[in-house]
Amino acid sequence: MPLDDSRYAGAVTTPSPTRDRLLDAFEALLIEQGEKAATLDAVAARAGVSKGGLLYHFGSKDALVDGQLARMAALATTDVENIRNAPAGPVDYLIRTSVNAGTPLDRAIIAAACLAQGTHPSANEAIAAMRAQWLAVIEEAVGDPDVAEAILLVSDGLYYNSALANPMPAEAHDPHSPESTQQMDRLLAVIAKLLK
Amino acid sequence: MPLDDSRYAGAVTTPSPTRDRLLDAFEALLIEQGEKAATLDAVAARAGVSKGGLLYHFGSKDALVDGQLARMAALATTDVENIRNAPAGPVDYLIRTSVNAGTPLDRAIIAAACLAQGTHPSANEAIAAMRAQWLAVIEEAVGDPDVAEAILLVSDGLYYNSALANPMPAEAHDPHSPESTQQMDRLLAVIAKLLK
DNA sequence: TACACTATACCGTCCAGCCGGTATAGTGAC
DNA sequence: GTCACTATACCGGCTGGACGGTATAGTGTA
Repeated sequence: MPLDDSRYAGAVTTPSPTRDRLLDAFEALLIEQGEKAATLDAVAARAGVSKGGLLYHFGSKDALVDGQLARMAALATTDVENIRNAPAGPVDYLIRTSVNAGTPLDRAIIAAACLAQGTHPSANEAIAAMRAQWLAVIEEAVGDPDVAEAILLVSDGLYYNSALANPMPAEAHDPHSPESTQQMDRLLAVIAKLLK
Repeated sequence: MPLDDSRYAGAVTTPSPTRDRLLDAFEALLIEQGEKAATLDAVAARAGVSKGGLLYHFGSKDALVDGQLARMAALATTDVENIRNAPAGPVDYLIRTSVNAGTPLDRAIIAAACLAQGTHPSANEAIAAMRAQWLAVIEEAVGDPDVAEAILLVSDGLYYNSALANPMPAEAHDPHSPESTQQMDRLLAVIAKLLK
């Protein structure tokens, strides 16, 4: 008997490792080869699972999409806390983590952006909800809502640029490289002009 | 005998109206329903042409993509001149036209962004080339390359947000509405802080 | 015995690309 | 001027493959 999807609707029960492997494979295919390549067969193969095994965990492709978005939302919630409590300040943290370092959240967001273009409405909503959380934190930190919006737009620009201009498999441009760090420092210096 | 594509490689000869209608239909489907929905049948139907007619003008789906990107590049080249000679200044023009007003270039860019996610490498290159032109003009206008980059990132953020968060058919948020204009004015006021 | 799968086969649908045909407009020969 | 021929601009049907989803029989572990 297939799993009841509602079992995983929240983060209540312990998810199986296979389930997470399937979501990882789904995201990897979305990121590396686009939505069209992320077929059920391909996802199952990449996760080292049979197609039947995939459909055991996710009864349909829509369920797989929902699972991906739910996992992203969970990761985003903890990320917002990281932003709020960042030692160097929320703005510094937000901008520095906008450049796709290959973290699970980064991958989840880029994958969701792929789904959003496929006009999957729930993907759009999930992304919009995440952005709203970010905006709230930044606004809380900088005071001025217009400045907060501008900073978030820079963050968006960084994200979509690294997502689109980068169909490469791995860390082709490592965010910890000296060039990237210097570039980031200069960008943050420019942004600092906005804060009073 | 099918058309030789090289005939249209430049803007030398007069392109047929059907050819442009096909590209319009292709872009519309990409924007409104995503890459997956932009099938040859759907494009042909939307353009009011048979599938055979489409394949007469574009010998393959790749040729259709190439045609779309080539038209975008042509539009972008004239846009760069508009930016350079804008009465209110390049920065003002760039930011105000980053919000998807439904111009042919706007539509072309959003359609190309859809193609880029499908990991069509030529789409990535075409977008990168366009961005490089923009960056050059803005850098020329503001002097500081870091400030130019930050401004372009805001522009990118605006673009991708309006592209992704907006799978709506038409001008659901008209850029000439009072709210949009006010929001844009406030954003430009924030950006003005970066310029000296 | 139940759970978490594997492996295989199959169905209906959709899609890219191909092919034969058609209608029309134009060109050169006589 | 008209006949033979060519080029352009399509139409619409077909095929082979892929995809989502279903079904079923079987396996190993706890």
